[in-house]
Amino acid sequence: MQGKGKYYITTAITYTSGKPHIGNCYEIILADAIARYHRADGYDVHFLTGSDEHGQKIETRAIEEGKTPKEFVDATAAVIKTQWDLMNTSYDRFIRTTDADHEEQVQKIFKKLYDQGDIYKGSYEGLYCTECEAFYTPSQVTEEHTCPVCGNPVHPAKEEAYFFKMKKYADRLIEYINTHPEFIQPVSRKNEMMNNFLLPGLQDLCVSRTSFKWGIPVTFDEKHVVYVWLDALSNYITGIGYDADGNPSDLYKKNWPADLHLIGKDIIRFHTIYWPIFLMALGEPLPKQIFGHPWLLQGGEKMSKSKGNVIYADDLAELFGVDAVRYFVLHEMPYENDGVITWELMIERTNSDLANTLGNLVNRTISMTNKYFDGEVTDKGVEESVDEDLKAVCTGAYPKVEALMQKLKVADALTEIFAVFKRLNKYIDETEPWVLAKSEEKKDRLSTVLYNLTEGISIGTTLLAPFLPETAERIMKQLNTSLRDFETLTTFGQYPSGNKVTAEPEILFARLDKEEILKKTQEIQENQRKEFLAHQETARQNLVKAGKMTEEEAAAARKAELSEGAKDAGDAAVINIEPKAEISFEEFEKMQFQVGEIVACEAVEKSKKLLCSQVKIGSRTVQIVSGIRKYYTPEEMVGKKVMVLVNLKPAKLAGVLSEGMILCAEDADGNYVVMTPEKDCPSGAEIA
RNA sequence: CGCGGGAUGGAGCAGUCUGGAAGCUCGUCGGGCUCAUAACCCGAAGGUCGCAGGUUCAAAUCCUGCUCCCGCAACCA
Repeated sequence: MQGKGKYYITTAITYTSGKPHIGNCYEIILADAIARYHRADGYDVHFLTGSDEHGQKIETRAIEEGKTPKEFVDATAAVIKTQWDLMNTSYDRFIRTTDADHEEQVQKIFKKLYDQGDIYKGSYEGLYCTECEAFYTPSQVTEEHTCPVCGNPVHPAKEEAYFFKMKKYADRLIEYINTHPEFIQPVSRKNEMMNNFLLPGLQDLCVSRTSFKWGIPVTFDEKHVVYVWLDALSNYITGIGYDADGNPSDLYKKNWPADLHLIGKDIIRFHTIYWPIFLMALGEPLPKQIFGHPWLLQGGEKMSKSKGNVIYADDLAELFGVDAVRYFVLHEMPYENDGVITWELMIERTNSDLANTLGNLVNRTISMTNKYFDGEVTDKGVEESVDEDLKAVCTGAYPKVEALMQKLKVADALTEIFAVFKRLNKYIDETEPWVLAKSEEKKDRLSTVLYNLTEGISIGTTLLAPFLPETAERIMKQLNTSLRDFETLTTFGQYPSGNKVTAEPEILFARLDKEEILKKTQEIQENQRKEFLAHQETARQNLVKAGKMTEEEAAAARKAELSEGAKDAGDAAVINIEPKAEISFEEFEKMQFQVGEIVACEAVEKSKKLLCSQVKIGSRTVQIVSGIRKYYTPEEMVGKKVMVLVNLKPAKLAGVLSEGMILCAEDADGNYVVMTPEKDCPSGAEIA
């Protein structure tokens, strides 16, 4: 095949914090399909993927597991790699940011940028959250000076750190993006980056940390480690042999700049702003294209372990087969919007497209060939007018698929390939081979029809191979032939006439029983939740042991988890919650409850959840804010008699003063119901 | 007015940039066929393209206002 040049594709490297779910696997499968397609299309492909293994979170997760960071990332990287391999992905290297060659180059890169003045030493001043080990700007923290992420108090702090001069390169980058419209895909993301980050002005980026140890040390200042992005992004060049001293490998010389960085839409900013700027500083050319793909969501929501709704690639593969999983994620994912995966959709797709359209087509074609010609496929040249359209569809497929793949419209390309298989099914009905078989003089026509079918399947299967490699191989084996060069696909009739197909066709994709599968998935999800709870418990114990968490915090976390579980139980008739410690009567007596009457109520403007009520308690009126907007309208609230905890310390919620608490019951779904007296009671009556 | 995404026949989506007869897949119903994995082929029903205005000869598409949903953020006292 004629060489079309090199094609260097990368995925983002996966953070080694845990087992990747199907949404994470989507990226590597997509990259693999694109890589395999280009290989088959005559490109010399290099495909890089890997794992991102440094940072604070890894340190913490390692403690939870009772391991050292290195032991932890070794184990997790192995899990990730296993998933990638299970999905039959054809990467050339799996780079780990703990690999010696990567670490060495990152250190050199850091030094180089420092020596040439792009990195300078400064100090990071801001409000620091000890819990998150992160700085926040004054506008990010809440009015009570608590962390926007975890809610713990933040305090002013100063940390010595190295910074990268982003501003220096901003204008060049803006210019580059404007003159290279294909650089950021989908295009809508380009405007987002320009308007939100580049045009308002870039901040210098902090590129080192002293607050944790698990990272690549800065060679000339050992208490610093290289922080996240400079470390992680560099993998794209270190993974193919970049050398900061100017002696790169041949692999690097051949492959850089990358043709495509395939990443999730959440990290577009780092890839389209920081990464290009780092490269400019290093004097290296910029990657040709960055594609921020959408997310795969489970039934419209994000997957989370605590909900037990995480779908893993290995579970899917076990139930459906690897290629069915590949087919689903590749076909179901739109170009720009998020895709949806549910077990039901997965079953539907597998049955209708893979079993019915494709599997059955191959099966019926081979069966007829065996039945009528003892497996021999011969083109007797007896053409009829219906053949023309069939051939046009088959030979027209490659150009269409090619055009779509150039634009990375993988799902559409797959649809185009399946249009071929659908056309072939229709051809069988048009030609009615079983009718032809009844008369001896139609025998040659019948032979030609079956030849055309076999040829058509061969063409479609060749195009399908990058997406479903294993299936393509199985089909070709049954047809007793091999995959073609893409270039030959515009010519009909390459299948060797007189060749024999297999005598015993095997089912490619069995039809699945929905009930049966759903029963199995339920078990999977139940186990998942159980495992999660058990794991969390161990994690908490390890954290307490390591002094990173107090017993009280652990207990609180445990309780939160269980109530979350109750929500998921949904239709449970009773609710059990974790019992609190016993209190004395004196303690109880400290709390003062009274009946209050809501005299006025309005929504808190700045909030989506809060209602602000004026509550008349005896002869005084207090203002109470409650998070019940979702369950009650302000109008409904007015006139209600409610139970109020009156001596609670006042606090501000969303900037509004709240001087007590209206008591509510929470049902299994997390809905609130206000508690009201069973018989009418005067406002101010004490409750005891 | 926190940021972002979305609303198109029962389900999942395309079409919106660059206005010009409302499309795809699945499901449902009817028919055909029997080589095949109860499959395949044909046909039909089903949508005021979230709502209300506006621009235009013409709006799913452009403009204005509004409603609802979903992420993130967040205050659920």
